[in-house]
Amino acid sequence: MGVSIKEIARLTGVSRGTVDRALNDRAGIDPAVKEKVLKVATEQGYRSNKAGRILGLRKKPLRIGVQMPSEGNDFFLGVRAGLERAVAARADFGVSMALRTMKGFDPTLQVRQVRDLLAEGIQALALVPISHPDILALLEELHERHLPVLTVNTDIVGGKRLGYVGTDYLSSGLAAGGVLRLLADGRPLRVLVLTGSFRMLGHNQRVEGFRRALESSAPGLSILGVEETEDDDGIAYGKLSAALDRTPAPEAVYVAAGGVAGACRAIEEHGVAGIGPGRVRIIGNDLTPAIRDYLERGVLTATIGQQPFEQGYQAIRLLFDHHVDGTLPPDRTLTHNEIVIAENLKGGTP
Amino acid sequence: MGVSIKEIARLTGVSRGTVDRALNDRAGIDPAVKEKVLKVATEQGYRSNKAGRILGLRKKPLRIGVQMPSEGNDFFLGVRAGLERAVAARADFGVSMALRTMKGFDPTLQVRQVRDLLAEGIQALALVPISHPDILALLEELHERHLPVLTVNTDIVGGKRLGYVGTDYLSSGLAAGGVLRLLADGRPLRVLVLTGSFRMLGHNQRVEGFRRALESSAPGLSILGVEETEDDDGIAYGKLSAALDRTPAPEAVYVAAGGVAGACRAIEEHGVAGIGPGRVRIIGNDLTPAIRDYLERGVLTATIGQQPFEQGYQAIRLLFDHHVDGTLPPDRTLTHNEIVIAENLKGGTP
DNA sequence: CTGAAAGCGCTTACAG
DNA sequence: CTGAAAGCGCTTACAG
Repeated sequence: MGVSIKEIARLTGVSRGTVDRALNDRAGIDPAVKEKVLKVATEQGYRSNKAGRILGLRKKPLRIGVQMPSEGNDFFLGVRAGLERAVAARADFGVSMALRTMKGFDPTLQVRQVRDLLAEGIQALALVPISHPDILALLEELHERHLPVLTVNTDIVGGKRLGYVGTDYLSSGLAAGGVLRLLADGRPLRVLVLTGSFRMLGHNQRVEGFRRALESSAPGLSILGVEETEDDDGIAYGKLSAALDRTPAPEAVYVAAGGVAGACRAIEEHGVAGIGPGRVRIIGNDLTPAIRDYLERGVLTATIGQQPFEQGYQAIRLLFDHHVDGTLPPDRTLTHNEIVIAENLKGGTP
Repeated sequence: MGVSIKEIARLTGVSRGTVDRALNDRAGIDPAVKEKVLKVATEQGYRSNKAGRILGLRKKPLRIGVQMPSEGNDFFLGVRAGLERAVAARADFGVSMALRTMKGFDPTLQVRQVRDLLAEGIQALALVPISHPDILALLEELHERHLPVLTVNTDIVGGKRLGYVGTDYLSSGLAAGGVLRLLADGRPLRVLVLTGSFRMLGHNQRVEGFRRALESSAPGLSILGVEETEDDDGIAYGKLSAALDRTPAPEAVYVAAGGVAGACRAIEEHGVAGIGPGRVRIIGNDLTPAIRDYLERGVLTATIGQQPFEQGYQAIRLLFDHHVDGTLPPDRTLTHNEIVIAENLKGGTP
C-alpha cells in the first residue's frame, strides 16, 4: 500500500512524533517544520492508515451518545437495532454507545438528556432533534465545542450538524401516491389523507409529495381532505370512522404519519377492509409489529418503509469514520422509500 | 474491554507466541500446554481483538477473487459497484480484489478463470456459479484446499460453499404476484408469464412464487401461459408481440427473468403501454438503465429489485470477517425484494 | 515444542 | 518545539 508515517519521518528527517503533530494539526510544532512535513506527505501521497489509527486510538475509545424521543414509538425499535448492530461490529475498535430515550417531544427534557450524555464524556452524538429554538441553541453550543453531531430520522432547519441520516419525506409521499396510482389502475378514486400535524415539516412534506404524485400521473385521484391525527391511533380511528360514515365516503386513505393502526381498525370495524370495489384501500408508513399484522391480514394495502435499521446503522458508521479519519459524512444520507406489501414482508435485510 | 493475549500468556505462564499457537490451531504445540491455554482463555472469556488482528495480518493482506458471468448483463454493474465499495472501505485493512468476468455461461471458461485467480494467489473467492458438474467439482476441490467460497446472486445445488449471498427467488416471484394483485384491485386479469429458461432453478422458483401469490390471494388472476425468452430481449419481444395479437390477449405480463426491455418494447409498439383498461401492465425484474427508462416513461409498471449493490457489498464483508475472525457467514444471506415503481426510483441507497 | 524479538501503522505521555 | 520510547493486540519469522 501507500507510505507510512515512518517513511515520511525518514524522508523529512524528523521523528514520527513530529510527523504526527504536523499531519494531525496538533499544537507545539514549528510552522516551518510542519510545512516541510506536509509537503513531503503530499508528494508521497500519504494517507493515514485506518487500521493503525484504530489501534493507536484504543487508549481513548469512542463513546457515542444517542438521544431520541422514541419511547412508545415502535418505529425506533428498528433504529435502535441498527445502532446496536453497528456498535457491536465496531466494539473491537473501541466503539460504545450511551443511549437516552424519552416519551414525547419536550425540548427541555431533550436538552437535559443530551447534557447528561455530555457529562458522561461522549465524543459524538446522534440525535433525533425536536424542532425548537432550545435545540438549535444546543446544536450551536455543541458545534463550538467541536462535538460532531448527526441528526437522525428528522432533520432540523438551520441546525448546525455534521450531517443528516434519514428519510426523504417528499419522496416518501411520492411513493405512497405511486402505489395508489397503481391501485386505481386508471379509475377515479376519492382519497382521504390523514397527517400527523400541520406543524411538522416532515408530515407536510409527505403530503406534498403525495399531492405531486397524484397531480403528475394520476389526475383521476382526488383528495377529499387532509386531517390531523396528532400521531394518535385513537384520533385516527375517530376521524376516519366519521369520514367513512359521511357521503361521499373515501375509497382510499393515505396515512402520512402516526395513526396507521387506528385507521386500519376503523376500516376493519366498518367492514370495508381489503381491496376491490366497495373496499377502502389504505396506504400507511413504517413497519411496526402492529402494522405488519394489518398487512398480513389484508387490512392495510401497503406501507412505505423508511429503513429504520439502516438509519441507525449508518449513523454509527458515519460518526465512527469521522472519528478515525476525519471523513466528513454527506450532508444528507437518505434511506430508500420501500414499498412493502403482504407479499414482500418476509426476507431480506431488516 | 476484554483480556488480551498478553494477559492470557501471563496467567498461563507461557509466551504470547504459544498462546497464539493454541488459540489459532497452529502446528507445533504440546497438546497439554494447548489445553491449559485454552482453559484459561475460556475462563477469561477471551475473544480475539479484530483491530489487533487486522494490523498483525497486514504482512499477508487478503486478496479476494471474484468471478462472474456478467458481461453484457447490466444487473451485475450494481453487484460490481457493491464489491468495489466494500473493498475500498477495507483497503486500509489490506483487502484487495481480483475480478474476472465473462460473457455467457460456459462452465469450462468459468473453471479456467477461477484457476487464473488461484494462480494469482487469491485467498477467498466470490463466485456466481454456473449450474454444472464441472463447477461442483471445482467447489469440491476448493473446499479441500480450504479456500473459502461464497456464492453470489445464484446458488448451486449441492455445491460446497461457505455461504450464499443473493436473492430469494421464490419471494421475488411472490412480490411480483403481490403487485399484480394490487393492480387488479379485485378484478380478473389474464396474465402471461415470460421466464428465462425452464432449466434455470431460479427462474422456475420465481414463477412458482408468482403462482403461489395468485393462488393464495388473487384467484381472479389467471395465467394464460408461461413462455421462455432465453433471457433474450429479441425473443421476449417476438413472443410477447405474438401473444398480444392472439385472442384472448394478455392484460398483464410478468417477466420473471431476462427480456424485460424486449417485452416493454413489444407493449409500446402495440400501443398498449400504461395502466388502466385496454392497457397491458407489466412487471419486470431488476433495475438496469434500460429498465429504469421504461419505468420512468410509464411503460413498465413495476420491477422487483434484488439489491445488487448489497449483494456485492455483503459478499466482501462476509469474506473479510471470515478471514479475520473465522466468523462463519450465514448459510444464506438474502437481499430484500424491492418493489420499484416510477415514484420511488430516486433516492435511497443503491 | 517454546520463547524472545520485531513488526504492522499509528498515538501518547515523557524527557529534554 | 522535538525526539526517543512505549504501547495498542495481534502475527510472524528466528533461535534454541
